[in-house]
Amino acid sequence: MGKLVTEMLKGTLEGIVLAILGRRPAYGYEITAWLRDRGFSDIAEGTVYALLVRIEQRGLVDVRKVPSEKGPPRKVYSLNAQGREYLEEFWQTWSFLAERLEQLRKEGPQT
Amino acid sequence: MGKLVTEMLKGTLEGIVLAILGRRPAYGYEITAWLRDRGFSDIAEGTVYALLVRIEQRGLVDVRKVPSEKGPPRKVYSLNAQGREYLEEFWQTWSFLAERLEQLRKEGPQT
DNA sequence: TCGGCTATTCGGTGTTGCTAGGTACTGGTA
DNA sequence: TACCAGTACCTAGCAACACCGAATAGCCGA
Repeated sequence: MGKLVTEMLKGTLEGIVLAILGRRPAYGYEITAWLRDRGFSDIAEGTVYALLVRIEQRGLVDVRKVPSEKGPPRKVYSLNAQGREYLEEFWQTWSFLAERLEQLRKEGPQT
Repeated sequence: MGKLVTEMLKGTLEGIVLAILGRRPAYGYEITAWLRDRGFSDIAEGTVYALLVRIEQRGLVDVRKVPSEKGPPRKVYSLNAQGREYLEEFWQTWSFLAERLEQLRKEGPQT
């Protein structure tokens, strides 16, 4: 989609992935496909994997290896208690930002 | 406000500043104060100035020096045609992201 | 004269997503 | 058998962005 989205994703992609994991456990390849499906057409695979490593190291998710019939074993991530807490914080921060931006847009030129 | 906001601001702060300039011309110090007033309590001054330099170099704004009664001359920035076009793009990108995030939040756990 | 407010600039740092590869397992096909 | 596509994961190096801390400079009141 372009540079604009790329920059905006910094800081939000993490929340997006956590939100996905908040619904049900998932593995990297699956998450990437899901994102592409939803319009994030050019999210790099490497980006998602790197992000997963990060949130794992921060202790926001639990991991377990699950054999696949079609390739190497999958690393299935699931949101733990700490992750849910962090996701809650993320939504609050997002609301803060979204509200202010919506207001700016509403006000428009000359206010 | 913390690291979460900081990361989320990447890519959006630029749009925010452009939106402010879309309403009326302004200078750096003024913009910083405005942002702090609106809840962006810990936006660093240096950040705003660096951003203004960037958007000037990209030709999104026009600049003019205006003497101040209370200090060094102000650099007053105003959005030009190219800047308005870019701002429009920004809003579209923002909408794209905001819609998807809202949907994710609505869906919540288990969907 | 000194401190405080106005106003801008700059160098160095950390985080993040992207690029562009590579590894490895399975199944189908020439 | 050899090869390729699909599945699934990982990594090193890069660019962009916001932050921190400090410096510079002009004005004014105590």
